[in-house]
Amino acid sequence: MSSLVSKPPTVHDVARLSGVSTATVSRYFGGKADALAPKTLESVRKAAEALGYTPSEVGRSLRLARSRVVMMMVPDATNTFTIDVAASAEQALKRFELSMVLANSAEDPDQQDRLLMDAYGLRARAIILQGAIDTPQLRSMAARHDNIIFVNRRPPPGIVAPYVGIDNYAAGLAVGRYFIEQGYENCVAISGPHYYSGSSERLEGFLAGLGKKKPLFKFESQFTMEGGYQCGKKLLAGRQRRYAVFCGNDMIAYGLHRAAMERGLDVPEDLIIFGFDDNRMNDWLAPWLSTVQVSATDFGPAIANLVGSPSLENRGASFILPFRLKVRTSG
Amino acid sequence: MSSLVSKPPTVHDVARLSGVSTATVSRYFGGKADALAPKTLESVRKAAEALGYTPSEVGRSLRLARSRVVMMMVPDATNTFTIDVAASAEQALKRFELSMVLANSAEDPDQQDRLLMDAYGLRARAIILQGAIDTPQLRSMAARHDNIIFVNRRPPPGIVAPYVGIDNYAAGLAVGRYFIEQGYENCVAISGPHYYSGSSERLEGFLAGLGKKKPLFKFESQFTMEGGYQCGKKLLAGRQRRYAVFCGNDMIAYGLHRAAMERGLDVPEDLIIFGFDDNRMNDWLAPWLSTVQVSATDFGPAIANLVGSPSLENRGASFILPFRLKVRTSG
DNA sequence: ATGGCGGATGTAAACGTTATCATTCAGGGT
DNA sequence: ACCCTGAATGATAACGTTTACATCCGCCAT
Repeated sequence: MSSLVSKPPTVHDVARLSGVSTATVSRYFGGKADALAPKTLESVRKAAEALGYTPSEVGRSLRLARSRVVMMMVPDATNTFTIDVAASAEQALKRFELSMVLANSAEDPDQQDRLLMDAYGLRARAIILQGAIDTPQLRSMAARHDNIIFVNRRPPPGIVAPYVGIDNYAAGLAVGRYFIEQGYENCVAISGPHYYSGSSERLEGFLAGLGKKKPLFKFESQFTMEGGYQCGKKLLAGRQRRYAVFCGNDMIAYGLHRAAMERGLDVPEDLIIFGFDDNRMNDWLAPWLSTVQVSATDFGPAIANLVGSPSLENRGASFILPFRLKVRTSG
Repeated sequence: MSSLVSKPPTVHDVARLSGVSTATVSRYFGGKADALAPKTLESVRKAAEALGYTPSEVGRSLRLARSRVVMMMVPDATNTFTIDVAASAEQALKRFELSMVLANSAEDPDQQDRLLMDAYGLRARAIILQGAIDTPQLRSMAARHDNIIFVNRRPPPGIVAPYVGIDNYAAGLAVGRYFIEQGYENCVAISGPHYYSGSSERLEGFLAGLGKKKPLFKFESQFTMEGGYQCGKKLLAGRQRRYAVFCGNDMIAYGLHRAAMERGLDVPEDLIIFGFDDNRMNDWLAPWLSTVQVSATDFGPAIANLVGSPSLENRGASFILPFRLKVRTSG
């Protein structure tokens, strides 16, 4: 039960051992080392090394009234893309000596609110929300906290905060036009949940891209494989034609694909599937999936800049990342 | 540049507004609320609500000399399985009111050491290492810190610390026996890196399971899709037989599969592939992959228990999780 | 009436750090 | 000898919490 190890050394221990004051030790570790006399510097270094001292981030945070942790909330930890975005952010934040706490809201409003409170309790330097859900808690948080960053899903109307993501409408539009260009008949859309701004933008863009050619069916699904699977089963149950399906994201596309496999259909001979995000696994496990490619690694630097050097003019700014259509031909 | 929002309220603010002392406010939030008179309790509640007060985790950590963050290190953030284990741990730690910081060592010793220092700086309550690499830093850390937990890769000899994972030898053995049972000829092993204890145990178990029937080839690969792909290309280059391949993990299996696809081979008609871990995606994207199924969700509770209520007798204990062979027949 | 007891609350000292201010000291110009 | 300057360092007061200890008060047994 009792700890087997001694308490970590503090500035005081180092100060005592090296015969200087705590202020000097603090200067050594606080990046003001060049203001120290060479021999003091050396003695502090030796003492710290001997004791295995590293400054306590806790004491430091308290004194400086700002912590070094950033909270990243993902709406779905089972979606590789959101994880890749998180990983990219973590990487980029390292340059600012910030660490990232990853939390999973699982698309649950209550869970999100609980995590927001946690982040506030931790006095997080910033809160990054992939796929935020509009709740009162979120709004009161946004009012009190000036460093909430919305990723992939725009801030709900009324909240001003920076946004990082792609232009979903433009991407949907590009897919719609591509369908027309390829001469696809029997177009179908399986979009994500309508309350997710990105979903509706993607869908509207797609419809606009199709122009006069209206889609045969429009489904709405959760952004999950299971959701895509269910829609797929419905769609393919009485299948008579070769559908061309635009899916709200890759997870939905995987689900649709499974439904197609179970009916013995071939892609793209019997069914055309278009996804969104381009999950990392696609090249390996879904070489049949054409998709809107968004580079997860682009997010990190954009997010980290916003966190690391916040500025007034970025308060309500949007950072629009590039996308491109990635067409995969073979299966 | 300057913050647009006011500083968060503190115990003092709440105390002043509700006309009690800071101690009483602290008692209210510290779980000792039942020792308060009903009317005091109510007035504190109202004041806190009005100010939107939540205790600072930083102040609390400093005072209590223990933080509530746990650091989880993964060797490969692109491996869904490791992420699932992390997600499971995060979920389970929540019961102890602990939050998890996710960090990616990317199998890089220096990166790992840097992250270990970070964790120490944060005075992390525990450090959870999926796939630890044996470095001097790790050893000095283990000596000083009594709450390092090894997951999936055992503590290097000389370090006593708890281990959570499966019995890799037994799992390899089971696969070997299964190969024999099925009458597979032309057995091949593509194992993970030998310096990873789990790899060699899996391989040795597999060889033991095969018994007298020696494998045709043994490859060693990184635990990545790319690694599996390269081995696959070599293996299949001069292919004359129907190989039965045991892969060190699913990532390797995916890579091998891609190599097979590129040569136009069918699984399992032309090539038998057996993986390890059973990534969540398999049911959807790799229905051709038989594998050793390890339930990622089993890890969380085991890990959280170790962190939440550490005990002396667990110091060097092993927590062995179950596995089973998951045979998928169709493609 | 006195003493004791226990419940409710206040006081104040830590926890480890850093910024501000004060101090010391060496050296150079008069 | 004197003062001034600047460089190096020390003393100290915060930052927001929790907790051991002290205090206060009402009540009951003597």
